Amino acid sequence: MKRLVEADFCSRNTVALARSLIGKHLVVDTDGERGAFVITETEAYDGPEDLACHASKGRTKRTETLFGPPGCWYVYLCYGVHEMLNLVTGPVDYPAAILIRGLGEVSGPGRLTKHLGIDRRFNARTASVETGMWVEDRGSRPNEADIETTPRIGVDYAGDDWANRPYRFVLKA
DNA sequence: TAAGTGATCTCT
DNA sequence: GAGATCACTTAA
Repeated sequence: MKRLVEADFCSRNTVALARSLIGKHLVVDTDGERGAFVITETEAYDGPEDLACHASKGRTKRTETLFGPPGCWYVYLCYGVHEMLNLVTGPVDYPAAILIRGLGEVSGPGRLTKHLGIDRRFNARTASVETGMWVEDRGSRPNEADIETTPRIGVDYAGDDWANRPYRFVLKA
């Protein structure tokens, strides 16, 4: 078992990182209650040129976290209701992140955060034991053939080119 | 299929 | 300050 730290996420190849997160475990330890969940669905948001990535519209107060060091959580509110959980990747000043959309028993990014009790307090925090939420590699690798690759969800506004890119990874049941 | 929801960003 | 936008969910 290995806890993934900053160095594991500093690769510029966000798409490959997103794929490699499938089958790893998200561990939450808040209020003395610990839970570990298999990551089954991720999406890559890669760089300033990715029109689906928040940072493509420039560096702002909200997206500041995306430009920060890798291995941090980026949590933000969407549609006024749902908190989204992302893991920042790439070197400092390179805006990229992986959206965690699904865990073993939870499907849907909004439900996921609600289920785990995650909110914007985690934004810009490092993924570590100290902050109560991190990622672990428990050794078991899913079969490559069981990882499905599809375009991302809900990003039609980004234009055909970016909306159709195969940046989403799902572990088949 | 449509509407609810509120932070954020881009104009004034 | 006002208006548009939005990486979703739920109930019908």
